[in-house]
Amino acid sequence: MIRTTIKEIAKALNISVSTVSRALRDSHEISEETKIKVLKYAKKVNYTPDPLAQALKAHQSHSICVIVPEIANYFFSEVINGIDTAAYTMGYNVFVFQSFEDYRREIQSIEYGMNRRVDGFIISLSGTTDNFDHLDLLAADKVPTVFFDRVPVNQGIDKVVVDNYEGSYQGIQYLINRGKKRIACLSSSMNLSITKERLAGYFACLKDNGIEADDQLIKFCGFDPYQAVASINEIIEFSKPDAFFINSDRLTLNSLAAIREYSMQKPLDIEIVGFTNIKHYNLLNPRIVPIQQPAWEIGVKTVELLVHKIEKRKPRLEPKTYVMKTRLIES
Amino acid sequence: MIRTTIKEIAKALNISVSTVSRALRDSHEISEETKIKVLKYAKKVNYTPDPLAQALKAHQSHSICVIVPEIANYFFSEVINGIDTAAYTMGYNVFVFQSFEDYRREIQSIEYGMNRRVDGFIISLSGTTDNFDHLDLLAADKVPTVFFDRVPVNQGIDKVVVDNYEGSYQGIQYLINRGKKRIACLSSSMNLSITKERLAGYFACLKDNGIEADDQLIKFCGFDPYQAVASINEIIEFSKPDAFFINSDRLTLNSLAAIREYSMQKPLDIEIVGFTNIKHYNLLNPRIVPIQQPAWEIGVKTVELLVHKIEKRKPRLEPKTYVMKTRLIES
DNA sequence: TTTATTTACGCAAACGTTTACATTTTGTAT
DNA sequence: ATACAAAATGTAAACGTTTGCGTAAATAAA
Repeated sequence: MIRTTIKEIAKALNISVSTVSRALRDSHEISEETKIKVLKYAKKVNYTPDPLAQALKAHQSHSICVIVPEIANYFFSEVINGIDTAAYTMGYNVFVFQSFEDYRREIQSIEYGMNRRVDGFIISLSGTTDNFDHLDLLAADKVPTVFFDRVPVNQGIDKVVVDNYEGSYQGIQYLINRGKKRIACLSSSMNLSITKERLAGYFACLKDNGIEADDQLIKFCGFDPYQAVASINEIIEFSKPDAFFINSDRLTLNSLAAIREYSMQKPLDIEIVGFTNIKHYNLLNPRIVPIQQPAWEIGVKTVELLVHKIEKRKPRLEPKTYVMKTRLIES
Repeated sequence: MIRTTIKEIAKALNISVSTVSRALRDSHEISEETKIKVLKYAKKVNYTPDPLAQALKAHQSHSICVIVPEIANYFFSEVINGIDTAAYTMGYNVFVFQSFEDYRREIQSIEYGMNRRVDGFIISLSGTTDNFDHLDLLAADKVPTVFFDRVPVNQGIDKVVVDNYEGSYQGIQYLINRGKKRIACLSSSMNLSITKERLAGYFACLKDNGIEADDQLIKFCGFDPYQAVASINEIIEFSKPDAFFINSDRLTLNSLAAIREYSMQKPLDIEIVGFTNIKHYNLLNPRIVPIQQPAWEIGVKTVELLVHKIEKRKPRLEPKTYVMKTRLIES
């Protein structure tokens, strides 16, 4: 794989490398004549600048690092799609690292990205991350960073999120409107911002409708499918729910499986609302009313914000939280 | 984000940069004493080598380029997971590009990767790719490349695939064993290797069971959901199928939706077997017997092969096709 | 002691760019 | 013609590494 360099172009045309470089970058101090000559030859030999050399010189690698809990996930894969698409058009390349919901892997990934000299980070926190020191390091080192979905509480950073409170509220209201009164609530890790916000929406909506929250109906399980099964069974057995509200993408699908399993034995009259970005929600049984996030758009937005920060465009924006809307799909 | 360089270490310890460099790489021509001194200081200032400078020097970027039709896909996201994981442990970073089933985007992605100076490519072809000249370019330029899943016919390249023929055969046999005789077959693009192989398995199994294939039962639709709906409806209306065999991941889910839709009107007694890597197949309605690919393992294998080629380890392997097994899951 | 060998390190070039500064060429005003 | 500004190009250093080669000091052999 032999690639042409500026040096070779210079030699071939019998001019200096700096002239070639300037001609290629359309500098005003190069004559039209020379520019044309250089451009023509460069095209002929299919010259493309070496991004490694440019990066070394400019201290800009034009690459960004995305850290997500996992790629093979309905929500995150769609976000990554958006990130990839936007980054591509903005001249950046994307490295994706997976934390696998592991705090230590998350730290490692950040270090790895730093060592790789990426220009910035897009991060969605792992479910086991309950300490934010590693993020402070990013901030202290002035590494451009944008968070999305699962974000740290800190205010001084850029975030792209959905209105989890509102989305959750709508979901509960939907169930209440359908006559449900004993709405069970399943959440994943309490470390996560999304969990807290969604839970808040749940409580608020119950309260606004004069329904008292029942601790028996509220459970936390991690990302382990078996925990979901256990929690579901326990709730059904002992707490007589007439609906489920489920708080996170993977958990939603896992819970569905548990509910399905249970209803094989005893038929259940239960409705389910849950956060999930699975595309084929309408094929699921038991049926579910999904609360979807605009995943692709979230991805695009994070990139726009990040590139803005990296390239220090004016106006220099204050750290800001971008809030998008969820979509509850009654089918 | 200020990073320490070898130069600074050299200055601080009052030795030359070459000595530092060699000490860091544990060269035999540096005294133990000096090595320890350098290593200790390097650790203290948290030195990590700049991969950009190294890449420039060594003509090795330690990054690879993955080109897939799309990321947000049950199969591909899992493959990418495997690729990412394996690449990570082998010291490589991964750029993912999406062709969006578009031949032109595929070419662009290859060019983009080349310009980025990646060390190699892992590619699964787009559904509209019916010309392989761009791949010959890769071969001619001696760019290490491994294909997976949707591979070119060419023999002189490395591929990782599943035994589509066998997987398909098993699926059909399963249906026949269940008493099915009129098995409809839906495929996506005929350009794809997987389509041809799976179709071959279909025909072979019918033949071996003394069932004559019926053209009326065989349809091709692209990746467009509407085409799937149209094809499904047509087949059901006019060709009296008692089962469906569906040939590709996305198509399977789209078809399921169509079948479900139809069966809302008129109940159908139909069984469905299809290639898909959706994790929650057991939650689907209508039910489906999935033929799954070992997606994660495929990803890992492609990386192993690719890195082997990049690093030109001995023995220099001949281009080879790695065939893995599919898994038919009767639930 | 002298000479040869080994050990440990430094010098400088190279990878492919970009860019401040110096230099030459051309054009303009006197 | 001379002086001078403007335009076009060249020189060289720099980004952070790695590495061939040279060399001084330390050690071994004569």
